[in-house]
Amino acid sequence: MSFLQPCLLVMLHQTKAHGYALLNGLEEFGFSPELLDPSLVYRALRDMEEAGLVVSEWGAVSQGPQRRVYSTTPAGEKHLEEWVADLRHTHQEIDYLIAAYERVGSTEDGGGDSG
Amino acid sequence: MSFLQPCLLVMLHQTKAHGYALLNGLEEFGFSPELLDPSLVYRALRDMEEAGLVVSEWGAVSQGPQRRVYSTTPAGEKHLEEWVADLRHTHQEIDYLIAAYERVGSTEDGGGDSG
DNA sequence: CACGCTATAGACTATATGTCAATAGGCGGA
DNA sequence: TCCGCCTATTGACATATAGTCTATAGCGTG
Repeated sequence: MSFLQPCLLVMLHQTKAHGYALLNGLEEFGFSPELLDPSLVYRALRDMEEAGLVVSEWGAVSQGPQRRVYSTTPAGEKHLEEWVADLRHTHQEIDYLIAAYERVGSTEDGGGDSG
Repeated sequence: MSFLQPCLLVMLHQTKAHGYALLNGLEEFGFSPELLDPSLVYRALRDMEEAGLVVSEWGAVSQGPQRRVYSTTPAGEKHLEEWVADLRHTHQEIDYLIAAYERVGSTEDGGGDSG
């Protein structure tokens, strides 16, 4: 899991948007837009729609091709809440893992970087 | 990714051990021993051995079936260092995601724990 | 009208995870 | 002795998640 779905859902939690806009927004979350294939984003959105977390509608045409505009559902908001709780848990597990890595017990290897 | 490999590698970073012992040790890292299938652990160890991160040897028999005892290689230690750095990064991304979730801008939803 | 940008979708492949069964030695109890 | 349980490890199979590549389509530019 690379946080793609939760990131998208958080963005949609803030405001409704279409896939291409979300694609650009993902840069803020640590995804490099050059490495991130657009189809991953679109698929993630479709998967979330299938799961009932978001709904979509065709946006009013302005110029260029039509946009599918997504927004969260109540179920999606609920799910996001749990997702965030889960991520807090993951956050703690990472803390524990890093602490365990640095703990390493012994007198050996006096170093221990502080950075 | 559910941190299985990095957790095992951190444990082996602390001390050499065989699979079954590591299996029990994983509880500390947030894995519930009732839900965690042992074969996942053994497979993770084999995968890491194939990748050159750990090596194994048959432990001296004491009682019961033979134990395959794992320990880290220099390459494994190097890899773990990078893994930890990566997890620090993930740690920050989770921070960002949670912050973005709570930010949500508006006057709406007064709550928001100050966690 | 060919080309590139915005915008979305689908097929196919690869990797990661999860589930289930097999093997095997030693120990306690019927 | 034989059965069932615990320790200990392995392998086959199925499912889930993620990555790559290609197709489609409207619109503006040269």
